[in-house]
Amino acid sequence: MQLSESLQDYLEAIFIVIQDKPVCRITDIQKIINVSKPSIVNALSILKEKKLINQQKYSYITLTDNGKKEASNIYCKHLAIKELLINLFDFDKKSANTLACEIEHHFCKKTVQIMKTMTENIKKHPNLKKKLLKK
Amino acid sequence: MQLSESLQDYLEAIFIVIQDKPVCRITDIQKIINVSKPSIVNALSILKEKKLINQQKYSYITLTDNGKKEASNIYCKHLAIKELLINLFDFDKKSANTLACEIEHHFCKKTVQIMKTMTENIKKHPNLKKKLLKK
DNA sequence: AATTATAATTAGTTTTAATTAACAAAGTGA
DNA sequence: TCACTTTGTTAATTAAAACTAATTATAATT
Repeated sequence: MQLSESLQDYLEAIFIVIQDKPVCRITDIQKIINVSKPSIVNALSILKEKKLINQQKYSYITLTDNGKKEASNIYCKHLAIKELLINLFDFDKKSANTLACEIEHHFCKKTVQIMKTMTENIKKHPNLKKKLLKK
Repeated sequence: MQLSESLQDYLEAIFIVIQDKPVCRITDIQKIINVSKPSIVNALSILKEKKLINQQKYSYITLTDNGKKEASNIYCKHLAIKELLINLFDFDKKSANTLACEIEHHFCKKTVQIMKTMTENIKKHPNLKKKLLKK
């Protein structure tokens, strides 16, 4: 699908909003991505072109099936990275979120899967973390 | 100093070239960062403004003291990330390099230090890696 | 229903980082 | 030393992603 990083961010934001409620508005996106409304409108028009979202003028935004699939992939990566940052690197939630956003686009599925495994094992066996970080 | 990601990349490239030989030329940078020469010339003019490099027209590029310091910081991050990708995530050298380039700008010193420690411990105690990645 | 407030859009601009084409300087070999 | 190759520079464009200001549509309130 080859979306730019910023378009991936917009799609991910919509996905996050829609987890809680059925539809999404531009103001919802603005609360997540801190940019001006025209920037969002512009991004949405591209996502619409790519058939990842549905939106009629001045109205709600929803994800197409394709859009859901793409967004979910992106968000899964995000979560895996965030979890590792929290559980291994002792990031607080907010910083973990920020950094995950910044780097998530660059990781392949395989690497993300390894991160998930690592997080699980660290949670299961707390000694592992101690040994890893021992100086 | 607040350099953009791309300017950091240029500075880092110069640093890498200068590890092997006393000066750097635009063609050397081009071998590392795959862009056109005018792009490099333009980046250099900004780095010059910021007093991070010295360059007289049609001639060599060297790093100022400040430039060396900045570049070395960036490159240290790069190395730490690359090493972890190789030793824990089983990346080959080239892929590790590519990914490190993409994400290095986003990591703080502290996190990078943790990565270094992790890499050392994994090298010392191979069992650690097995336990971390066990499914 | 009219007014006001909120939300979305359009138009035009800026910044960053890249490009190609054309040109200029430096280096090299006969 | 002159021609040729390599290297570096300039100028003019392009594209992505942001912005502000002004406008329009929708929703809410009295």
